[in-house]
Order: sequence, then structure tokens, then C-alpha cells
Amino acid sequence: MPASARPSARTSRSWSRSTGRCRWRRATAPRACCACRRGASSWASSSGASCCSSRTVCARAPEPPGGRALFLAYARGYPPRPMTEIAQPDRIAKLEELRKQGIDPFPARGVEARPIHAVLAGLGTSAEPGPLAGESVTLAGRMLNLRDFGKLIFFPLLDRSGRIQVGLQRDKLTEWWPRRKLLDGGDQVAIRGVLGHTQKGEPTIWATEVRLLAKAVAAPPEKWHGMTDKELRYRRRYVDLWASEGVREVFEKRSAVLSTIRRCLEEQNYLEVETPTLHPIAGGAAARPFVTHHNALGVELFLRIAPELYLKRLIVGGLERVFEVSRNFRNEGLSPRHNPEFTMLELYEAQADYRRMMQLVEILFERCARAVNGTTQITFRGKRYDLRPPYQVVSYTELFREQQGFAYDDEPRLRARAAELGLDPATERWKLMDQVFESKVGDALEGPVFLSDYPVEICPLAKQKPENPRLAERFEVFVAGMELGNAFSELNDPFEQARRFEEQVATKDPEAPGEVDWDYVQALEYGMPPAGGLGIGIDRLVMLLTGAETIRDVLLFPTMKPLPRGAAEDPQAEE
RNA sequence: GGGCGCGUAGCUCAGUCGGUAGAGCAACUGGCUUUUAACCAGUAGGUCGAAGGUUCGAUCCCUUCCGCGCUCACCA
Repeated sequence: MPASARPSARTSRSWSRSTGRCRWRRATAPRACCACRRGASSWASSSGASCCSSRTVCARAPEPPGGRALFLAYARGYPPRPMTEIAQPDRIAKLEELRKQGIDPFPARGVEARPIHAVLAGLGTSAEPGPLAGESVTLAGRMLNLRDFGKLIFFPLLDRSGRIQVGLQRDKLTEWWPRRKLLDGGDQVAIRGVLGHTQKGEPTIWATEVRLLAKAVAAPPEKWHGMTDKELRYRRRYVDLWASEGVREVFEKRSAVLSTIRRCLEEQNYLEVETPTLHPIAGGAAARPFVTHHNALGVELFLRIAPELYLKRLIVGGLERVFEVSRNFRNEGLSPRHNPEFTMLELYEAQADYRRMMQLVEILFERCARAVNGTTQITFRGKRYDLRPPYQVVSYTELFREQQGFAYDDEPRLRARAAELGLDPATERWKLMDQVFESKVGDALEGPVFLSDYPVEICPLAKQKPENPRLAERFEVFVAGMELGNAFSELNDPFEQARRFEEQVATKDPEAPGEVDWDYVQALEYGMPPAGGLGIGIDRLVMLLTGAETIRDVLLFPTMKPLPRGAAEDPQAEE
């Protein structure tokens, strides 16, 4: 948005708090300029209702912030306080006109309305009318895109379930007809009317009664292009949700994914739990945390980067099968696949191991795909995938050798390769190995595929393979080059766990925890049964299932840089 | 942080090889009872992101800045 479209902070100071009105107005005298009290008027407007005895404004009047149109609206005495830059003076003027006619533009009560989708289903087609054809019903929603024929007006009415065309006819709406101009696209209305079709067969409700439920003083987006500014779509998701095609569906699908997962896990006798978001030690993953502070306790706390260590405490606690839909926070850069806060499903199951976790991934992915799309077939970035199990299993170390031409633990060749890739040579060896690996392999994993048996060094919380202690019982699941999940047989040896924690802390890596989580080690000392654990990135799974190419498209309110002060700012905030 | 790109009417965008700007939609006025991006006629609406420089003259050229996007880096 161009900066000029935003009101400056000065706008709000143009208002008198004591009268609640524009100070320009009080100086008004008939035929004189509202703003400077000089007599002449070179850009006086000649039409529209006015509560000012004169709306004339001379060319020498100081140019008001927000432009002349907004200034004129202020000069009329309203809005009662300054509005954001998107409030339209003409619409604001209609508020007053409505009140004059005894109509509350923001009534307290709504109406009992039927879902439009259900009404459409019952209405049938003009060739084959359904049981609701000719019936009178009440609908409620947002009206858009008016088409005015003089004695007939059409507009679509939207509710969450769908949209239907409304027809207003002069002959059928005697009471409301004179007020039709007070309605605008974007308004919330209730329509009572008779269901039928137009000559072209368009399902239509012919209104017999109209009730304004809430006036929209901000105009909806341009009707043909809609909201095209991506940033604006994310910032004003409340508009995007009804103004852009398919947006609401994405979030309905997201909801379906979560409820499917819950149902699925409950069927497997899992318990849904909630563990802390405020952590004294940021553990359970390698990531930089957000830091916050608790005043009363006088301590530094971290927003959780993963719920893992708490959930495993619950396995020690005997809850046996637990899961959490966890919002995690990582202080990292943004990308099409990374948002600073993201949702992860984590689950832990006693007596299970990572092979059982593979099975769970397959169950969950298949069920979610069917729930959302009715099929396991998906298309992502133009390529087709099938989420039907079983998924291929590929060994990390073998794939490493295959792709790179040398073994994962061949340090000299690893360093040479890292140098070729321009990686920071100071990076810790195992991290370097993973970076080298991902440079080639990560995106190439079309999948669905389980990449399994990682070098133990990059799996501080996973159990070693009994037959090869250099490898960990861990897998990540990839589809379309995206890492969707991560699982392992959980390490439950407190001594080994303590050793790995200390090793991690010693690296001083900003992504490693700052101190050993001794309380967690102590929990393991009480004995944790063998267990499998799994994390699934819900945002990425939803991306995959909806074909969204960026994580922002599956987050209702993705993290955005705050707007500069003064933009769409609440004028009250200045006081 | 590096690279590329964008910023013109409320919205979506043209345009000016340097002479202070146009269209469609939205708004307003008039017409129209079956449209659906309705249509027809008219009106109004812009410090061309900001500041500086070059120039007789800058929205256009140059510099800097601001904002945003894409991308690289960063990010198990």
C-alpha cells in the first residue's frame, strides 16, 4: 500500500475529545469555508446530506491529512472519531442517514438463518425444483457486488457455507425499497424471501424483507481482481477469507486434518495433553528460542521450541500414549516453509519403537488425505504423489554414500565437499555432514519415503540401533522434498542422555540448549519404558494436502513485520 | 545481510524517449424488472512512495532513504 494512503498520526489530533467532533466544524458559518472561515469556495461540493450548515471549503484551507474526501466527512460532524484509511466517507454518511430513519446500523441481535449451502441443496434447479422451491426462508451473510437495474437489484449473499443470489424487486419490497441506496457491497444483512430461479436458471432468493445486520464502512476489494496484494491478504485475512477464492476451504481442510488426527489417535487409545509453552530450558530440538521474562518469578523463560521433553516425562509418568498439538516457536528466518511459530503434532507411545511410528505416520497421512481430499492422490507443485501405504524406507547412510560418493563418516572428503558448497568450515562436523547431505538429498526425496537410521551424533534424543550403535533408530518422512515428520525410538538411558546433553551444551552452539535439563535426566532415572516418539509438522502436512506452496497460505495470520507507526493505528492509542 | 524487482486515483493497472497524468472497477447523479466482471450516459477523485540533485521545466534521468515482494544466505 502506498504510504500516502495511510493517515498520518496527525489525523487523530484533529479531533476534539471534549466534543467528540471535528474542530473544523464548530467554526462553521453559513456560506463560509469550514476550515479557514474565509468566505470563498472554489472546491465546494454540491451534493449529499450534511449536518453542517455549510460544507463549503475554500482552496486556501489547510490540506487535511487523509485527503479532501475524508476531510469533508469530518466537516459534516462524523465519524464520531477518526477511522482507518479504508473507511469510506460516503458509507459513513449513510450511517447517519440510517439512524435518522430509525434504523440501527449495528443492531444488537442477529437472526436465525439457514445455511445457504443447505438451502441451495433443497432448492434444486429450475428444471427440477427441490422441496424448498417456492418456500420462504431467512438467510444471513455478507452482500457483495450489487447489480442495479432500477426496479430490480441482484447481489450475491455469502455465508460460511456458500453463496446464493438475492433479488430485490421494487414491487415485492415496498417498505425497504426507498432505502436500497443505503446498502453497500460488504454489508452484513439478513434476507427473508422466497426461493426460486431467474430466467437463466440462477438460484435466487426473492426478498420480501431486508434487515441490515451491520454496516460495512470499509469497501470490499475490487470485485474482479479481488485482493491481489499478498501482504495485504495475510494482514487482512478477515477480508481474504471471503474475498478470495478457496481461502476458507484451506482452513476448513486444516481443521479437518486436526480433527482427523485427534479421532485417529483417540481410536488408538491416545490421551491428548497440554504441556507448558514457557520453558526454563529450551530443549527437545536444535533451534534458537524466543526469550521472555516472568516478572514475579524474576526469571528468564523461553517459548518452547518443542514439547518433546515434557511429553516424555508423561511417559515416565505412566500415561503410556500421549499426544499434543503444540505451537512451537523458533527464532529463525522466514521462508516458504518456515514460520517463527508453527504447529506440530508430537506423540509418544510406550512399548513402541520407531517402526511402530512409521506405521502411525502411514495411518495418519492416509486418513488425513482421505478426509481432506477423498483420495490419497495429491498434486503438489505440478507433481503427483500417492500417500497410500506402505512407504519406501531408505537408509540415511546408504543414501549419503550413493549421492555423495563417499561414506558419511569420511571426514576429509566431507570437508572437501563442504568447501565446494561454500559451507562454513568452522561448523561442527556432524552438522556439516547433515548440511552436505541436505544440499543434495533433501529436495530430491519425492516420496513418500522414510529416511531412516541416522548417524547417532545428530540424534541426541534417539536410541542407538542394538546391532549398530553408531546409528540411531530414527527416521524422517519426506514427501515432495518436504520434511514432514521426524521420529525415533526414544533414548531412555539416563546416563547416556546426560552424556549427550553435556556434549551438546559444550558445543556452545546457539541452537543447542544453554544448560543440561537435569530434571529430565532425573525423570529418566525413575525409569521410562521403551517408547517410540513422532513429530509431524502440521503446517507442512496441510500445505501438501491443499497444494499450498507457502506456509503462509495455511496459517490464518502468518508472522508479519509490524506496520510502521501511524498506519491504520487506533487513534485512541495516542491518549 | 547480498542480488533482482516493485511503489502512479479507494482497488487493479496503463503511460510519459523530460513539458505536473489515463482506463476499468469502486463512489456519486440519471436511465433500465432476470443480471451475474450487468449495461448506457455523466460527475467527482491523484504532492505519480519520500528527500535531494541535474534541468528553463522532473512522475519520468541520477543519488540517497522508506516500504514491500521474490531470491540467496540463515533455518534438523
